[in-house]
Amino acid sequence: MVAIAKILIIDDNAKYLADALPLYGYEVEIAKDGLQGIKKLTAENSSFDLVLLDVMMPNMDGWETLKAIRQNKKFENIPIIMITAINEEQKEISGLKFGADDYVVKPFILPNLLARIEALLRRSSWQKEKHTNVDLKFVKEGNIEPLTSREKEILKMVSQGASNNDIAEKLYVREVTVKTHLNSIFKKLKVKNRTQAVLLAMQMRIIED
Amino acid sequence: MVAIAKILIIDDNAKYLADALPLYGYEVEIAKDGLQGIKKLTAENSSFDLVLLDVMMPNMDGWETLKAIRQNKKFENIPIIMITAINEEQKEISGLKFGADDYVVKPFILPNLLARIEALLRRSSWQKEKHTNVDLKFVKEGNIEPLTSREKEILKMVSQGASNNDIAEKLYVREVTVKTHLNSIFKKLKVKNRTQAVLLAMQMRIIED
DNA sequence: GCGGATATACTACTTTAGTTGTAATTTTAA
DNA sequence: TTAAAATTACAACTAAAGTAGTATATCCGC
Repeated sequence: MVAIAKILIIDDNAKYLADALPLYGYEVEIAKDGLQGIKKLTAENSSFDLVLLDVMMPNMDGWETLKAIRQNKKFENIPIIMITAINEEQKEISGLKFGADDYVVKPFILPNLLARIEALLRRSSWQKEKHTNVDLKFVKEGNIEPLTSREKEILKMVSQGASNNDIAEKLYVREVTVKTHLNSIFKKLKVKNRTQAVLLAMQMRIIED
Repeated sequence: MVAIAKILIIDDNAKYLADALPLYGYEVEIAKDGLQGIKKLTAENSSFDLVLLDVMMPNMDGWETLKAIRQNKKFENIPIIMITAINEEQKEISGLKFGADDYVVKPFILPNLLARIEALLRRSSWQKEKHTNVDLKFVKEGNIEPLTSREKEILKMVSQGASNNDIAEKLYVREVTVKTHLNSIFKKLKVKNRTQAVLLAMQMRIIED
């Protein structure tokens, strides 16, 4: 829908992304570590619209790279999405304060990442003004419509491997009702099916316990 | 299949388990913290076959409770399964060395937990001899048949939200082949469907990245 | 080179899941 | 006390997933 955007992926194992993103109309370039990433970003003829930055990398890790990029006046406003592993994000994610615009947790759901990319590109095309740090709260909920309590309840059961029928029985409602709820959930989370919803739910910690 | 076993659940939020286990023929009793758990376990007329012990609990946490149970000569051999949250298990799980027989990660897959319970009950019914600490490696792979590399590859893709068709295209095989593989995977992991497989995979860290 | 495991593939199903659109009750908040 | 959410529900689908049994290359180790 949007114009073709050029994305710089800084990740030592970006094969999956490099394969996937072009299918959705993005032009991608890969750097396998922070140093190479900055080199590509600052090269004469280059012009990237967004950076995908993996936290775990050899030589120069994601946080250092992020700092280095933001220190360059020319790139203080470029949208950056951090990619973190499921275990490290807890404390480290506070690093968002240092200039990332959003983050996704690995293994991530492609439609979710795509939605985030598009949201950031859209945002940065209106507001060409100065980069403002988003606060954590916003990012956590970011781009995701809030679920109602019933929806959370159902998503939680799905996340325990329950079938629609299982859920219907336990909640004393009809299976069609469960399906209706699930459809709303899928739409809100921008995912295609229950597997993706579960993965996203775990990543976003929508389901606690 | 096995005789009716009595299980003590020590968990401050055991509603789900308390609802689910009786459906599979287990008799359950609940203690909402470690102190109460030990009281129930050591009560005159009680006789439990297995203990499910949550790590996160008020008053006396799971590890303390585990130690306390094992210190009692009468219970040094009772099968204990620890229930840990996905974030804490990394370092803490070394606590297995102090006497737990197995562990599951929350949110867990019921069929997986059931398989572990049954395996432990089976084991403890043959070998009435002294409790021997299992080593971590065994527990990690424990009760799960190893997946072939192709199976792991497919499971990983499923864990990124891919459909059977997506997988078939990327691996240049037919969708039926993917289904065949998935069926083997489900049987090996003792799960019913892809959602449960993904959850189990994440918990067991079968898929890395 | 033989046997076993692995990977592929098929038929012919059955069963779940997911979609679209519509709509009646409750709740809840302004 | 209304207007807006939220929850429940249905029909009538289509699509995807999962099952069961069988079968053929191929690779790998001994």
